Amino acid sequence: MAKSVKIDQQEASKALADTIYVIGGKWKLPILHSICNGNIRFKDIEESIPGLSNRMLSRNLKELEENKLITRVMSNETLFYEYHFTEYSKEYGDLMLKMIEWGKSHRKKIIQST
Amino acid sequence: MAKSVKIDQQEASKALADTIYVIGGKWKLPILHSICNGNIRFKDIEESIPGLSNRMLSRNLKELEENKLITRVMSNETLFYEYHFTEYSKEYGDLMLKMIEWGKSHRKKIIQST
DNA sequence: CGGTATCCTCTCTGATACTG
DNA sequence: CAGTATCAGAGAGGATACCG
Repeated sequence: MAKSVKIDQQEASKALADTIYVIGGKWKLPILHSICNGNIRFKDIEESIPGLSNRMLSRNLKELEENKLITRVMSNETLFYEYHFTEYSKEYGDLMLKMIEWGKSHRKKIIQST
Repeated sequence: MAKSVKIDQQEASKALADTIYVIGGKWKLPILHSICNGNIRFKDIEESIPGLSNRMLSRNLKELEENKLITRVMSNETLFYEYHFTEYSKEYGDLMLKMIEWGKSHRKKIIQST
């Protein structure tokens, strides 16, 4: 019994490490949010996130695509590359919204106490 | 109108960058979860997370304390240092649970497709 | 028990420039 | 427009040893 609790704990540790591996880093969450917000083109995403360079955007988009959180397709209509959420990643929209709230309130919390 | 949407977007970007700054890195989420799971002593936390060295644990605990996500107190009863969640961080327990689920299901998703 | 100190490596990130 | 190439700096993370 105590042992299975310990194993559960270690499983959760690994799952959390995976999670942070996939959405970690300075830009992945902002990029996902930008796409979620309607920006589907490279240039648009880049301009929607202050401080983000095209190099980091390129790299992070590639990693997000490898993890199947977004897709990259050439649009037949516009003839531009478009980035979109996958069905898979849409499930986690609310998780992201909570992180946004968390970041906002946390900033206030830390600022007011220093 | 379009402008305020853009500003909202940039605000969210910053909030998400803050969030990932505070809970980012390989070990912060596993550490928080371990404490949440009843481990309150340095040694216990260390042993509950495979691969975590005492050096990284020490550093990350300090940072989490600075961000007011945990407290570190000497217990009068046991005479050991104890780490606890703050009222503040308890609000985000469900956020962490979702990340655990996410990590678990994501691992399955990626493994099956390769 | 609960950490620090030191050293080392490797990845992330940024700045600048260039390309199909 | 949508990136890639190159170089350089900072810091996260790991290994090992030591301390009050």
